[in-house]
Amino acid sequence: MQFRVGSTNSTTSLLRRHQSFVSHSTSPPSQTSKWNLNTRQINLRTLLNPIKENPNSLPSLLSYAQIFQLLTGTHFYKLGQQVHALMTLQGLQPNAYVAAKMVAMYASHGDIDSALFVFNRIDGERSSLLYNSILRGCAKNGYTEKTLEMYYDMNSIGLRPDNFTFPFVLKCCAELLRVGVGKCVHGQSLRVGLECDLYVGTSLIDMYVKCGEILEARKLFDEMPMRDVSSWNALIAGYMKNGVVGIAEDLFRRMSNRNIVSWTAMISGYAQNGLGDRAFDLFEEMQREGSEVKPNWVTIMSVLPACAHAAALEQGRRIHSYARWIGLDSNSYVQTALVSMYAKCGSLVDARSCFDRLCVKDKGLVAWNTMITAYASHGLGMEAVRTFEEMIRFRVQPDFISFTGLLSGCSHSGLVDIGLKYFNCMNSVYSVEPRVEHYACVVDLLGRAGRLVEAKELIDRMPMQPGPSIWGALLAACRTHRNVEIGEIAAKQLFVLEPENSGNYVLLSNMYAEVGRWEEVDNLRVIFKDQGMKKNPGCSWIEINGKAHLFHGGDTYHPQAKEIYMLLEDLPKKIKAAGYVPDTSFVLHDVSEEEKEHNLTTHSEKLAIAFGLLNTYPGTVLRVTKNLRICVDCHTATKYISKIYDREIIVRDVNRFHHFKDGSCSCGDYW
DNA sequence: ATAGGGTTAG
Repeated sequence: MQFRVGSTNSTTSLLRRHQSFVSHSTSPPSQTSKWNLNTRQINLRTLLNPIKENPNSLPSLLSYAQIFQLLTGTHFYKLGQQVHALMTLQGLQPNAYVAAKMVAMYASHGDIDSALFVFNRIDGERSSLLYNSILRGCAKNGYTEKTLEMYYDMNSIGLRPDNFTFPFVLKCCAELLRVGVGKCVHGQSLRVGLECDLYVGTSLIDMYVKCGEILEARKLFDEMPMRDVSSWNALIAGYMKNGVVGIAEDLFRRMSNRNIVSWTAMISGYAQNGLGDRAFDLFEEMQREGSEVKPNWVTIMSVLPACAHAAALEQGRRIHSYARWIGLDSNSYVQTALVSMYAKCGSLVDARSCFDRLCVKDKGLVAWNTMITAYASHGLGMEAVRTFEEMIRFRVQPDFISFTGLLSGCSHSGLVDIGLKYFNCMNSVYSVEPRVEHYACVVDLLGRAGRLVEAKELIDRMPMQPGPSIWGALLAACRTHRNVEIGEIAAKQLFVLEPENSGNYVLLSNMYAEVGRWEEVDNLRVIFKDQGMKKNPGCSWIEINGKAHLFHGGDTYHPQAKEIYMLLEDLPKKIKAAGYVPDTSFVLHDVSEEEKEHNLTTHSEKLAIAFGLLNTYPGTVLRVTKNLRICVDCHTATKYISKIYDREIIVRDVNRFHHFKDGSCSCGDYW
């Protein structure tokens, strides 16, 4: 697993924003009225009481239909079953109209089997209404293939699809990424003259957008005789999903009525495209806009990843308290997003407490996966395993993400045997087919443990093509265990698979340099230059009082540069007195030892830590984030710093968290 | 009864 870090530019600008944007001066919104539910219950009682009082009474089919309609979406599933049973006892066969209501009732409880049972044995002809009802049920409950099957069925018996039919079917085409089917359905909607319908048109835009055909969606949008907010929103989200941020922005600025969905589409689009700073800006702007638009749980859930990405813990806390203020923090999706945010911002304690606040029924697959991954990324492999087992006990079916979390957790903690055990039985016991990413985890697992030959053998007998993640894991392991021979094999594959990735050249070059093969180092340097590649610049940032401070390796223009460098120059003496020898094997070029040592003292993570030491009170925890993997030397130095200055230092690198305390690191030097 | 924004992993 990796923390995705965008381009340095976007990271830099992202970090400029750390001001409070949440105003707590407004009062929380009032609770939604319960009136609706009460009238529903009263109506239900007037229908049911006559039956209860006189068991011989024979209610009409119409009143049965009304009962089922009132029961749809309520908690009275059992009652619905009883009424159904009563109907059967009275020898009443539901007609298409009653069946449609029954199907809706069962489907609203996720009971598709019963819905299909009713659907398949009705009295008389089926209606479009009945088909729409079953389509809705199947589509809403993830039975996508079944939905399409039903749609074919409906056409084959000559029933005319209407404005309600198409949205359900198109949603499934989008989910299955079946543009071919979608185009066919598009044709049918034209044939029945529904191209002007707002719902059908918007569903078509959405379908094309999700299948990646943004031009087709645009064409449709431009040709629509009538559009509303939803059509605009669908297109905006479409451009965002396809990474075309500029056009999305343009549309957003041009549209006349924006609603909360429009704002959320923009905010989440920014966050997903690695533009967290703009996500925050817009979130603020939306609040300034006044009472017209109120953020809802989707909005909150969409800003949180931007905090996670920037490791902006204080920002995240502010959004959390804002969510609490407007009464959205109890939403299970928001809570799950909070777990992830806190974990990625380095606070495992807060992550866990949010997780614990979720009640049992709200602890869904995603929440469990998030917690497992959180432990894994903080190097608590055994906790990840325990959480996974707990999830199984709660009868939550794991998916491929559960296993990437579990396996990477084992890998980072050196739990080789446990990891292999899970990998070997994930299909047979848990019915999860291993994917490339799982193989990558196991290559990593074996590789970190120094079992490089076994790792290579695993790659050779993989059932799928090994991709960059596989060879990358092997190369990194070869670097750690100084195996040039296998490292070359991995690197050569990577040069073909991802020629633009400079990191691979740097890694191999370092390996050659270490064993003194300078000729090969020179060769690589030539290739490196010829292809115009640049070393991915390392940068680190530290959050102090909710404000982020960014450093690049060798920065000298910082206002406090002088003090920072003084502290760092002083450091080797202090550390050497404690028996520390700098590890210079991670420097790319062949330079003299002193120069190497100098380069190392100015690595960005050291600058950030020094800055933190200078600008916080003794005892404050330092939280540093780095866009690359932390190097061995900085890792060692940080251990000493934590001891000499008596500080807890938490470093998040691309792969995981390191908690430094009292001279040692939570990773046990195993990463 | 119908459309548009969506948390985990990469």
